[in-house]
Amino acid sequence: MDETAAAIETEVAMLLRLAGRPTRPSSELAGTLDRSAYLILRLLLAEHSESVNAIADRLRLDASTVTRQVIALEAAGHVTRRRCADDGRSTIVEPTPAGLAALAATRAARSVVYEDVLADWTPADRQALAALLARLNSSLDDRARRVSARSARQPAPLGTA
Amino acid sequence: MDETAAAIETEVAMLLRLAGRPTRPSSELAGTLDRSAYLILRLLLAEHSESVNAIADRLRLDASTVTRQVIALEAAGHVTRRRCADDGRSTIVEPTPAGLAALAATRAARSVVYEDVLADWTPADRQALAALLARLNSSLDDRARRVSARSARQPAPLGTA
DNA sequence: ACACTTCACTGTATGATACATACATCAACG
DNA sequence: CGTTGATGTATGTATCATACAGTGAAGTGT
Repeated sequence: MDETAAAIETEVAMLLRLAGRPTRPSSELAGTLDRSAYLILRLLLAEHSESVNAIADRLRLDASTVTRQVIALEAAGHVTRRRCADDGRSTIVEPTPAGLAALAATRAARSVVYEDVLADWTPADRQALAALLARLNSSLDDRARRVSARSARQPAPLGTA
Repeated sequence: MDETAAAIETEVAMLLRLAGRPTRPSSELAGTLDRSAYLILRLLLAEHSESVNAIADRLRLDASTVTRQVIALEAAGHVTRRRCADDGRSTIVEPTPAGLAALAATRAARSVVYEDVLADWTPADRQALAALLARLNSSLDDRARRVSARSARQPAPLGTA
């Protein structure tokens, strides 16, 4: 047993608690995008347009979850949805200017919060944290991919209790 | 605007996504405690017994949330609740042996996951991450305390738009 | 053409959480 | 003591985030 891994687990659980509910009505983030909408629009900003499935894969979400979130985003005027011409099954999701504006506003509001939280951190510590968190996310993503690959189809590749 | 603070915000949002839903029925953590139950029992392990309010304060949760979670924990046999003798308003929550056993099992299961996630990390990097996460949590907690103190009662202390 | 796969969507369920409100109980004051 | 206000818990209601199971439509390979 690695003590440190356990400690990290503890800290992540607590972080989930402390960082997790910032989009409450009364909060300073009221009126900004939800985390899920935020992440989806972020992705769309980078990729311009994606199918529901592609988004689900990138964010490690179930496609049904993405479907609903994308429908909500469309209702809010933040994205458009259309049938893909090449493949009539796919739905192509694209951000609207209003969506990108909402994303920018949300990003700014959230950055302000984190500036405040990190006010007494040195630049070096901030950078170290940013780098380690990025790596942790990458490790978590790798593992999620490994796990879902294992459990998909296949009658368990010869020894997967 | 500090780029790094924004980057940390981004990584935390993604971390919430990736680390947030591990207690799903199909997951390897099926059958273990939910995150909220986990955090409450953890606290009770350290403190032996606490009132609902004390728990809420420690975890930065609304008391109503803790009430419900504690009721659920009681139903599961993980804690006992009783009226406080000194103060008839308070409910004292205490872990049961079964609750502590469930905590230990959950802790072990979660540690295994994190050992796997962090498999190719050096001890130094793990320690750095653990330390920085602890500090981040502390900073988030401080801020949450500041913010809630500000918004509690008081007609805004002379300049709090 | 037929079976198979892939994609999105809908139905349903769970967890985590807050806010507003109600109710009980304590503490303090006259 | 009895009223008044504070405090602590509980309940009603609402929201977000999410998954799993099932359905139907649209592509694919033989």
